[in-house]
Amino acid sequence: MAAVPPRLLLVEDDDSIRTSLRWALEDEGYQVDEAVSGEDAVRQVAGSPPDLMIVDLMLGAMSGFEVIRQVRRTRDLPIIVVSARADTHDVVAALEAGADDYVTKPFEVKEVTARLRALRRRAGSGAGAERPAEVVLDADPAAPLVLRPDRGTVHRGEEQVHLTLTEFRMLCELAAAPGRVFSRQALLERVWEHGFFGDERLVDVHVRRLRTKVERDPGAPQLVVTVRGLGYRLDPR
Amino acid sequence: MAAVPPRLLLVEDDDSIRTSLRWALEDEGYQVDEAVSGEDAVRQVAGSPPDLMIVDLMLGAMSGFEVIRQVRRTRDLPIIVVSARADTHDVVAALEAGADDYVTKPFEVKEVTARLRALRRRAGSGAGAERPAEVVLDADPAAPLVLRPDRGTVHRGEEQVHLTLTEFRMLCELAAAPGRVFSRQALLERVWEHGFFGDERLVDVHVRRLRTKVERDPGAPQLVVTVRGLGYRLDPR
DNA sequence: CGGTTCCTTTGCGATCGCGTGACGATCGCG
DNA sequence: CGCGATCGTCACGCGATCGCAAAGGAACCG
Repeated sequence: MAAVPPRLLLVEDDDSIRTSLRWALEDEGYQVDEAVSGEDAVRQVAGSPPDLMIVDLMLGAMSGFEVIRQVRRTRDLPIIVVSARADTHDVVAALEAGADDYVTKPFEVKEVTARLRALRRRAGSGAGAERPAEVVLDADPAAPLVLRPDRGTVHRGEEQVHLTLTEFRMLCELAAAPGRVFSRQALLERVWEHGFFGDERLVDVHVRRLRTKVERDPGAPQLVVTVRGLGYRLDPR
Repeated sequence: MAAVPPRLLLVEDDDSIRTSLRWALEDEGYQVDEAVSGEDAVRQVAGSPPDLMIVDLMLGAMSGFEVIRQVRRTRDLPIIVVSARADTHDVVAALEAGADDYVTKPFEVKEVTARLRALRRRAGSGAGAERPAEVVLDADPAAPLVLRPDRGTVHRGEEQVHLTLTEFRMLCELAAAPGRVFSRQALLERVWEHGFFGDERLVDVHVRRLRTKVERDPGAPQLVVTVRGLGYRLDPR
């Protein structure tokens, strides 16, 4: 799944359902927090908002509808409702309140996790934070250096910096994990499709060409840094 | 709702269900297109992609699953499945194939429309599906270049610019994400229905033809820009 | 301080990617 | 049937880009 597991808040007062759901969800790679009442849920969301929620409609004092409305006032996270009532009015009301999906009990856990995945796919691809369209490599206030992977461009301030394909790919690769050292071998495998079976020194040449275009002072590289004996590393500023 | 009503493609082979759904959906403000088979649906999506889809799983030759997969290869629009089968395996399979929601027959129309709204809220807030009636590709004050996707026209000032179907589709695709690089492969999949299995260089030829009609100076293209090694990109001005 | 290893820089020929123009096949329409 | 419009394919040519090799430097080590 992700490097850092998504946090899911499970709002359910029935102990046995809560527990079985929790197990399945943890199997799916979620980090599960629990809430046993509406008030509890709202409090937890305010304190440390999760990435997703599963809400039972049948709660004590505060209804599930109210929980959803409260959460929606401040957060846009995916919410799935589970409920014993299959009545259309409840479904409509829950969705109107701001829920994203509605599952009736008894439900199979498999279905809930599948719906969660579908919802995450949809919510994540949109406004979400998946992959930035823009990476700032050098925050020079006068002329920042900006990489836009999906546009195939690099800009120094207003000016577009022209990179060759290899240079561009290499920069993207390095920018994917800023600060981490990439061995020449790793770069050859990742930048050159279908791998490459030649001299590792080739990387050096391209690094150099990249530097002349991207560094403030190519004579003293600060952005694409050499790590002697290991490889190269990107140091954004 | 929106100024221009959202277009919904209803894929359902049962006449009575299709008709009743259509009425309800039109009441909700959707412009409804219909498809009675999987092939029909895929063709319509390729030709003029709708904003949303409702797909019945039980179709003739091509299953609903296959329809979803085909559509998902190129489009990110919200898809709701309706099906007579309530089996969890089907639900999971449909969601895995790329559907966003799954409703079992018999269903209340109210519930479907409520789920549509919830889905649109989620999908619309993100990267977004607004289809502008007009896209200004070149803001030349004397003779602006304007693309009207839903009318199938392009104008340079008062003059209409005549494009072939392929050229027009290609321009629309590029205009759907201005600034983003499209690989030749991506363009072949999106512009040519049923995909295309020939030489990628075909794209070049059509780009060239498009340029002669659309660029101020076809000798030095500024609008449809080549990104060497990657593909093409639209740079509106 | 000298040797060694590793990195930088440079120049050049081979190759690749793209633009261009031309051609034949096909389709729709009068 | 004949015609024009459109499409897919191809070969050519040019410039951009790449891979390589070899000659400097720079950093490390005893």
